[in-house]
Amino acid sequence: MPRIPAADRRVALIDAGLRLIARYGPAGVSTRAVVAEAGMSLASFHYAFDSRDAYLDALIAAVVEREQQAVLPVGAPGLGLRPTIEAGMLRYLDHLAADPEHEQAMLELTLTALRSPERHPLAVAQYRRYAALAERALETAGEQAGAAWRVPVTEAARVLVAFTDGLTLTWLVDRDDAAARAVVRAAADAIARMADDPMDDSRDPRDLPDPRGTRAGEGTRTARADDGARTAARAVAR
Amino acid sequence: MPRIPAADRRVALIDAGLRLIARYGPAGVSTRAVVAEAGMSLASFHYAFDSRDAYLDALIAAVVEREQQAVLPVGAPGLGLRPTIEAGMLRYLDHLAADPEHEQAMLELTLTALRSPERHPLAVAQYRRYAALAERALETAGEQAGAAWRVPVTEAARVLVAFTDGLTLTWLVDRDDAAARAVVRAAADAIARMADDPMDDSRDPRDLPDPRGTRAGEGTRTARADDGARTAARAVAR
DNA sequence: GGTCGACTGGGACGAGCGTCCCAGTCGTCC
DNA sequence: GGACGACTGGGACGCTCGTCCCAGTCGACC
Repeated sequence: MPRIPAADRRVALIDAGLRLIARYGPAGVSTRAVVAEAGMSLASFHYAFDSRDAYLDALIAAVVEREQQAVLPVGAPGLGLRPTIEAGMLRYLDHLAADPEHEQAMLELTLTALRSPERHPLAVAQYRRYAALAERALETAGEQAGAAWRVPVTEAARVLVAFTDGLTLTWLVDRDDAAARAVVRAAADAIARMADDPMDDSRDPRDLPDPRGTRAGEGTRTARADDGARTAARAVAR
Repeated sequence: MPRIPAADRRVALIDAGLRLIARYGPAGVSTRAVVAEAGMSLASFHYAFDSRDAYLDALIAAVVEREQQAVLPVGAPGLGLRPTIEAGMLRYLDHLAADPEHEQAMLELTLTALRSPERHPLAVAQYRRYAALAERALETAGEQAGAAWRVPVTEAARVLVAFTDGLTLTWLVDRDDAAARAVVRAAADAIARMADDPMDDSRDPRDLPDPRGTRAGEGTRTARADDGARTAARAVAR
């Protein structure tokens, strides 16, 4: 009923779409569902957007935008490389546990984007962005730990993204926090071993992999290395 | 037109559904699409199955079945633990590259299953099965390498499943074989380090992570450690 | 050879989907 | 204050979906 400029409608509609996609997945984002969630009429939708496809593209762009600003790749000085990476991943795990629907939606978005040829490049670009963010995070983490990478950081970053994806998927299925922490330990271990870390206290690796004391809470004070580097969006089914 | 018993119809319909799901994803599995693919009439569908939901459950069960028999967790004696695991994962990578649509469908199936409360347990159960398969594979691999696990094999198996999931997802997005091999190397490294391997030639881990000579083809002669342990199914959208 | 039941095709239903149209209404600017 | 154009609501279109019905037909068994 109030008179709202189309630009404002657009952001309201995208907001509504984001809520729907987290709640019901990509399939739940129909034009009627969106306008109902936003509390407006169907005509307003097609006044603000040319088509549902155009809307979907805008929605994806919005998600990408959001994820971008959620990422602050800062590390805590004074820590070794491995604990820094581990803390960053544990922080991501906290984020995942706090808003699982969102992360699941991101995965679904990616997968469905891969199905449509015109949206596939979008998924690729987004993952490139994840990798770039992870790369920056690993670089600063390496610097702060005084560690030198023995492989291209690009490679390590790609591995980090992959591990984080796997962590996400398996946790979403079984919600097993302890198991997820084991995955984080192993992942951090593997990635840290791609660099020479002078602070590494465990020259013989056989001693370290199971530090049961590690808990997710630690993450808060350290690197947000990967937060969002796996998060975010790509596309949706037709 | 030929007269076919309902039981045979059922397997034909499920066969058709499997083809469709690989081609178009879960959304493409409509009753009409299935009967068209199977070359029969709509009535036959509802004669063979009470409802689409019942059909979906049968479809999932069939996928599970198939994945089960695709798994032969055998190792190649004489190899160290790390190479054995790596070879197994590379073999999975070959499998993935050979039939990407299938693996993508499995992921989509899992994700959509998580959305419906009555199918969520199915996804959990399936992942438990993956983990059990991975566990058996890691156990035999450990025995053959003469290595002793320092963590519960269950834990290592869970990590293997997670890593394989991440490997799958990232490869599906960018199809970057070299990057995927780097992930495999890191993953195999991390998991092998959960055991004491007498055959491990690299006591200082800093020497080994980037053996550029490693190529996917090697996988054929060794353990199928993980093949199928991440593969397979759970459910579909309503 | 007749009967019974498993199986068949085709058409129809109500609901949801994306999209479009159109007559109205309000704010803005000359 | 009049005109123009941005914006509104409601209804309608053609389509696909899952499901159902029903009259018909074939094969197996007594």
